[in-house]
Amino acid sequence: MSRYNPREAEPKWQAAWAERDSFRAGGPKAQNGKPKYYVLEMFPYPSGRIHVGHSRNYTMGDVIARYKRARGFDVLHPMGWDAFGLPAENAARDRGVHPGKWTHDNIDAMRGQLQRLGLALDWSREFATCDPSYYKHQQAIFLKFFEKDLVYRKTAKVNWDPVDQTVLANEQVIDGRGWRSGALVVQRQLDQWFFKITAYADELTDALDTLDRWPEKVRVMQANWIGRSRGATVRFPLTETEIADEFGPTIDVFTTRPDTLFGASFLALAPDHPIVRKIAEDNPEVDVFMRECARMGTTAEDIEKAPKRGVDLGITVRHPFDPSWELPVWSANFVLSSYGTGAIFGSPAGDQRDLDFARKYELAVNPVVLPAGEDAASYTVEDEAYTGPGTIINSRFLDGLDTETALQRAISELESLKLGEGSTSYRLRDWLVSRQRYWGCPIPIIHCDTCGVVPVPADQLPIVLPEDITFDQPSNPLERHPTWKHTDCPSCGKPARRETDTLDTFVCSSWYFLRFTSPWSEDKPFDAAEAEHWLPVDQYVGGIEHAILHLLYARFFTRALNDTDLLNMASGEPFAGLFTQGMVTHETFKSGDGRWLSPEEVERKHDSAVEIATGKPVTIGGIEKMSKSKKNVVDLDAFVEDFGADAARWFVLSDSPPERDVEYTDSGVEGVWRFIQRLWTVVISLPEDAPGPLSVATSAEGDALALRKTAHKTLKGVTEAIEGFRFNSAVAQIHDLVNALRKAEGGGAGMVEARAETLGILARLISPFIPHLAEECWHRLGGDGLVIDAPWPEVDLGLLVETDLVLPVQVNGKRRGEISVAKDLDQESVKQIAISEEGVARSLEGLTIRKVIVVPGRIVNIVAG
RNA sequence: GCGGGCGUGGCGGAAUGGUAGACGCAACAGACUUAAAAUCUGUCGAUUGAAAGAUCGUGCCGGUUCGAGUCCGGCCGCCCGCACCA
Repeated sequence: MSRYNPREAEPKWQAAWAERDSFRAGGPKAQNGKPKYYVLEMFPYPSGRIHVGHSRNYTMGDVIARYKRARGFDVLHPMGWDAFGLPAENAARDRGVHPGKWTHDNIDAMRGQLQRLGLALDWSREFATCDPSYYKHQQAIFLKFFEKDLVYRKTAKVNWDPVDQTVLANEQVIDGRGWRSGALVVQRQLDQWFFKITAYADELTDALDTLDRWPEKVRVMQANWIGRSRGATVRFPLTETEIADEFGPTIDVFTTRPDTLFGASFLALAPDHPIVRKIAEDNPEVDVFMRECARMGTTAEDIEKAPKRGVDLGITVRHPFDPSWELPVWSANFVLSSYGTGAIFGSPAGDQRDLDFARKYELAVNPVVLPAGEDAASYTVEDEAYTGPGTIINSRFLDGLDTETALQRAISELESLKLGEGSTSYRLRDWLVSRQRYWGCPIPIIHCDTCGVVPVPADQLPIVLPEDITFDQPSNPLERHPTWKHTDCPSCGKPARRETDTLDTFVCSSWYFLRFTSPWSEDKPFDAAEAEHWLPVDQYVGGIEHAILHLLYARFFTRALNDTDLLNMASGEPFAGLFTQGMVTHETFKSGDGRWLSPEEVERKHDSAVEIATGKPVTIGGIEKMSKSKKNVVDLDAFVEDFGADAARWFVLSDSPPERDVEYTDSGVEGVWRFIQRLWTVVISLPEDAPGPLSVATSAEGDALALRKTAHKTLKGVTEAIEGFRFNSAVAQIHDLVNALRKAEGGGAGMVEARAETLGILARLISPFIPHLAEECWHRLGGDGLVIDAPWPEVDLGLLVETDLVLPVQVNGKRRGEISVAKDLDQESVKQIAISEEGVARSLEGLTIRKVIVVPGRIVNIVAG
């Protein structure tokens, strides 16, 4: 019996699809009468080669794309390259190859790999973000944002990555370390470009509720990251005229609990607050404190270990509700300059930090919130602050109110006194987009000594990166380039300097999905009509690691673009459906001297392993995400050469639910290989003269009818599994159907016809998953054209209605037997049959039947005692 | 500390409140073979039993229900995110 040979079949079918241009989307205006469906996987950074781990993401998107295509949608499923970034510069430094060449070589290699995976992609829309034809438009978008005040330049304390030699956005600092380099980030005061993402903080938070096809987890993470808090700004008048003259008459604080204002016993300012710096000039104690805090680590551990500390600044403020009540002003190490106003009022009874601080420095602790069930006369706060709701006490005009009412009352009082108002604070900061690197999109700005910051006129775009650069020094090559930055001011014509910072590569990925809708557009970043037709992306597939970074930036970008004349999208949300897939993991191996070893370098035995080259024992490490750094990757081309693209696709979808990790094992791959061969065997064992794959075996009975029922049940189940992103369940059901076919190879009335119909359904069911084998089967079964052009099979609902039922029978909730009854049999008869069933009757011996529950078509439960 | 998720065979995992363990992997036994690989057939939660069967079993304790892996309450454990955010 001949075996299926993917090495021959796969290129053949890939060529057939390419020849027919099968996966080209719509066309301008998409006047083909079909509904649109935009499916997109997060586009790759061209780092070198694709491994089996990467392929899972693309395979899942491809299943959806092929399935939707079969269901009659006009599917847009494009691919491109997130091609700017630091690894290209590192390669240039280490190997002397130009970043552009390195990037394009990688793209060529990876494109070939994706094509050999048989993805249903519209390659006519491919682009790389490092192409001037792409970043030209990004520069134009930057200028649009500049016009709209959505981009600005300011001097700020920013995160500096000393290894990558560039600044990073807040989102790109994880536990105090750079997201790429892992280096401890240091704070530096620098002049940088920012996108005004905070202008959309409310919208970005509110709209999360509309994203009902996003994972709850991602929505929660974004909401936390934006960190909206509603409360009040309170202005405390300064008693010190000298400070007031310089910094204004009041110290402003943000609070979520204005209802506890009568519990205030001090104010605390961040150690780097301007007033603290001023006082430090003449107060050595404050100066020392300020410097010590500046040296404090910023990692999670450092912060956790650091005890509350502070210093009395020797100035006072007046309580807003009582001008005769003066509060001392301190500086405290737990107050952050980056949040709110960098100042707080301490209300120790209602905040654990304030309480710890007050106890340490012997400041007053006045309870103002009485928890339910406590007595006002005896209630005290010792070492644990009470932060919950209750009744207000010791608070003059707020006494007796509940906390919520008191909060509103306090705000209106502040407003009438003009010493505060209701306000909202956010954790989110503006997006720092400058990078001191070469391989990125140049910022289209010119600095002129006379005119200041001048945007490059739109007709002078693109500002193209120079080719002749060197990487022999760590700093920005654009800054060092002898001529590139020198130009004339577009405004006054005098000599001026170009901006030498480039844009964060996350800017490139914030609008690429728009560019895919009309990559041919030359005068505009994208054709608005095309973008508005295709957007939002119906199904986006990518890694959870972008839960905040890319997914928040892209949501900001579509909104900001909507506020320019470039786009007018209905919702502002770029991605209607999001799926975050799990990783492919693999065992790791380490040699005795600590080198990571790839699976090919290791001979694996039962529970030990040796290095092939040296024969020395190898330490088997943990099961981890496939990554180049740990060398536990399986190269996609090698895999495809051995087992075929279909096997890779089937493997990454099998076993584990798509959102969870799946472990790569050799035995799992062997199982996939066996399945593919078994499937082929049931196809070729159908007689050559059997009916075609679109035939319907209406006359089937007995085993043949049973096979048809299984086929249609599987069809329904697999369809629902695809719709519900449960690919592992679809795989299991297809296994079942193949098993049923293997057992149905005997003859019998109508069996050949039933097998032909079932195989026709099977070929179409497997088409989204293992498309090459599906084509081969379709061809062998005598189907016309290609299986990808065949319609998705229709479920024959008549076959799913059982006429005879097997019902389990329980006695007191325990299964004691089963009965076979006609579907329409009345309940009374079902009861009688159930009671007299042998095993049931045995369990009922000596018991009195109290109740019989018949759930039609489901179960019978007899209650007896 | 706060927020989210998850605990089911040797392993990955299935189960609209209705026969727990589908499907796959591993393991074991057998067939084929000179032999091995490949392939095929069968067994495969625990205890007990010759067998039929019985009892127990979805992290632990309780509750709701005729019936709970699933719903509710309380614990325990693991994973992820955020973390002095006023």
